[in-house]
Amino acid sequence: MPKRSLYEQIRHEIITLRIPPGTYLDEQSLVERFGMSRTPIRESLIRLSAEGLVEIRKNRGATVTPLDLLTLQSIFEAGDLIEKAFTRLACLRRTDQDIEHIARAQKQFASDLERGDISAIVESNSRFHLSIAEGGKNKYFVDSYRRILADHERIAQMWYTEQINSSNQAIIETLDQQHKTLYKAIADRDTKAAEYSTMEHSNFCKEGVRKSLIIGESVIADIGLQDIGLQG
Amino acid sequence: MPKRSLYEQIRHEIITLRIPPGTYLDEQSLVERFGMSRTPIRESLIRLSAEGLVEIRKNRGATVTPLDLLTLQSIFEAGDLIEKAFTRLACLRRTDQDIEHIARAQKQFASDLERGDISAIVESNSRFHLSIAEGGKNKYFVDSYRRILADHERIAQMWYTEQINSSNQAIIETLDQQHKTLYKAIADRDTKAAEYSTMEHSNFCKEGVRKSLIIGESVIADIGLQDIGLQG
DNA sequence: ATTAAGATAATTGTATGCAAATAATATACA
DNA sequence: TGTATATTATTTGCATACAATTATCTTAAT
Repeated sequence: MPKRSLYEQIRHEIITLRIPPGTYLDEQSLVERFGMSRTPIRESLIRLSAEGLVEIRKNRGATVTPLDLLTLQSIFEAGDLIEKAFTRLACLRRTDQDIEHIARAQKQFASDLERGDISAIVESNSRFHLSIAEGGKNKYFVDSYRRILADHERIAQMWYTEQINSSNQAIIETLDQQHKTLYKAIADRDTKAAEYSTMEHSNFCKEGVRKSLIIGESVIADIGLQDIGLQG
Repeated sequence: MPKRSLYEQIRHEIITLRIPPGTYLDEQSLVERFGMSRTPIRESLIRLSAEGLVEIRKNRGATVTPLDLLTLQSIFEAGDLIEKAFTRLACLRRTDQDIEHIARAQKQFASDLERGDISAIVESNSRFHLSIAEGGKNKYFVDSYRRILADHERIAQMWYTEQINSSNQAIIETLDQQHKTLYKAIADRDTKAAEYSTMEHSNFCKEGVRKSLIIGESVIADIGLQDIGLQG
């Protein structure tokens, strides 16, 4: 497989929560950790900052962007709207090649679910949804969604960890089924079905996360508790 | 006024089209032009690349992102949806401080229109709409809109140049009036009125740009003609 | 003992030099 | 003359040294 760039390496560590939200990132430590000089480290941090995964304050270093419950609400709020938009566009504009890409991502997701490799699942899930966004042929929706996914992936990392650890096979299969249904609707250019399918998928995920927040403790603990309610 | 960072300087040159779309940016030239060494130049280019204003290809340098008609269509398509979303949220969630910010931006816009300083108009127009987005309290909508504005500003730069040059006072006053109406609706938390107002504003701008594309030549020439129609 | 100011250390911002990759040019061969 | 290859030059990527800023520690005064 292709060698991962320094940017991708650091990003991976953040997404997989090996570098937790809120961590202060001083350049020297990153130099020692990743074995590269400060220049490429700084350049990576700038990219990550533009992506929203780290926050840079002038002359005061960088920290991994914290996750709070307002972030969570915002992710679903913006995600719902933008997904609905590009899903509709994908039905209208997707090429055969787009369908190829979506199909491949869908299969990868299924196989990663099978293997139970959480960071792989998170990655292929993102790729699946992004490949649909790309089918919509509007770069602003793609970029916006990429921005949302950056934060979403960290939440997903926590959530999938819970599901896999508790061997929650029903949920796993539901997710796979929903992806299949969505894929088929877009392949058929069935706008109504696709929109309904994304909404169903999104609601299922929202409900799952909400349950985790209420029942479990890991997610809420890692996110950092704030007294902000999730909207219905 | 506060000294502008190198990033802001380069960004300004791109927005104002002093560095035209498609321009190849080699680091050495930028060093000579801005009087700083390659390191901060490179870091600025990376930020601009993440923002979508320049495109970096590994080992092959950077170019200012071109503008084509598909970009124009995408801007309006995504912009309409996201504006509608955050305008609605702003009505629900804006604080008194948000209203302050919006009011200040609106006044700045009016005064810049009066002065006829195009790059100032473009900047204060962006600030006005962004301050509304911030009232919506969803960082993804803010970031998404910022991304759209980055490209929109270059279009706006061309369009305002035409309007100012042709002394099109009617259009100028309409824009100012629409901003005022929108501001008032948000201050009153009148969701319906605000949504209608953004839609009207957006349609007016769309129509204006479309006319420029048909009648004038400057915009279409600078953008780079492609045979893609604007949707109604 | 607490606080303020100064000195010292640590960290980020910038400049420059070297290595690697790409582009341009020259030369050899068909 | 056209093409392929080798060589040179240019440009980007990375490493390191220095400057400027911020943080920490020491010390003195109240």
